[in-house]
Amino acid sequence: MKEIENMTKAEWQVMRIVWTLGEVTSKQVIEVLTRKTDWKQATIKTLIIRLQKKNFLKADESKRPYVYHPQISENDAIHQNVNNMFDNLCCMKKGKAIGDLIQNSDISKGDIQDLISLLQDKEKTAPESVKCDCLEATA
Amino acid sequence: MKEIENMTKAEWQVMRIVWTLGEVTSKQVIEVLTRKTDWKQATIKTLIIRLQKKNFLKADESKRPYVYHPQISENDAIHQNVNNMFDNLCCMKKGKAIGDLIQNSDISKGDIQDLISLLQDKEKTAPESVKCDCLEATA
DNA sequence: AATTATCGATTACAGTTGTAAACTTCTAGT
DNA sequence: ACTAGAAGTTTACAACTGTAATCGATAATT
Repeated sequence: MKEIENMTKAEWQVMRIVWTLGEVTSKQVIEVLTRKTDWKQATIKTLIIRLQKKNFLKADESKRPYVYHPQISENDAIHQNVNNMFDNLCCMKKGKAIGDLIQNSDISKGDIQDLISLLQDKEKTAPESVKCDCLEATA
Repeated sequence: MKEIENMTKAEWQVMRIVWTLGEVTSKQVIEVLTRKTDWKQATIKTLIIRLQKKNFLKADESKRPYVYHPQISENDAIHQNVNNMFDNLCCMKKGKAIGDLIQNSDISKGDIQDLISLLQDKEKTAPESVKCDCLEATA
C-alpha cells in the first residue's frame, strides 16, 4: 500500500475551490484566493503545480488556459486527512476528541440526526471501554 | 493571539508517552519508541529537543537524568490539532467528516452515550443547513 | 506581423521535519 | 582519580512548505 500523500493547509485552500467549482482555471483559483488570503498569484501557481505533482490535480492541457480537475474526491481527501490526524491520538481519547469537534463545528440538524443514528447503531457493538495503547508496540 | 505551534506526527508519538507516564526520562521514551518504531535513539533525542523548543516539553534539570514534563495537556493538544485540521474543511462537510471518524474509531459505550447526549442537545439550536464557504473571503 | 498581456514553468530561498551521526559532558564503577 | 558508558548537545542533510520573483510560451490586440 502506498503512503498517503497528505495535503498541506495551503493546498487545502486550493482544493476546496477546485472541488466547489468542479473544474477551474488558474485564474479562477487566483481570483478567489487573492480575496481570501494575502497570497500573490505566483504563490497560488506554485500550489497548483505542487498539487499536480502530488496527483491531486490534473490539468486538461487540450484547452488553453488549462482547466484543472481534481484527481481525488473531496470525501476521500477528508477521509484520509482526518483519519490520519486521528491516528496520532491515544485511542482512549478519540471519543472525547469527537465530542470536541462536535461542539466546535456547525452541523445541520440533518447531519446531527445522522450522527445520532450512527452512534446508536455503533453502541450495540461498542466495547465497555477502550484501553490506552500509547506504550504498545505495533503502532 | 499567538500562532498555534502544531505538533508533527513524530512529535505526537513522543508526547503520547510523556502524557501517559506523566513525566519521563529520555531513556523511558527511547525504550518505548524503539519498540514501537524503527527510530534510533538519536532521532528520539532530537524530537525531545524540538519539543522543548516548541514549549511542549520542559526538562527538570535539577535531576540527572533530566525528567521531562509536558507543558501542554493532552486534551489541549488534541483540541488544538483536531480543530486545526477541521479548519481546513468546507463547513458543509464537517458533519460527515465526524461521521467518518465515528465509524473508524473504537469508542466506548460510555463515550458514545456522551456523544449522543451532546448531539441531542446541540440539535436544539442547530441550523437547518450549513452553507459552503469555500469561496468566501474571511477564511 | 509586431507588441503586449496572460498563463505556465523554472528558480529561489528560508524554515520545518524526518532521520541520524558525532561530539561533549556527566556519572557510576574500578 | 580514571575511565567507560549513559545522557545531553551540536551538526547534518535531504525533502517538504510557505512564499514569491522571474523567465519563457501563448494568445490577444493594434
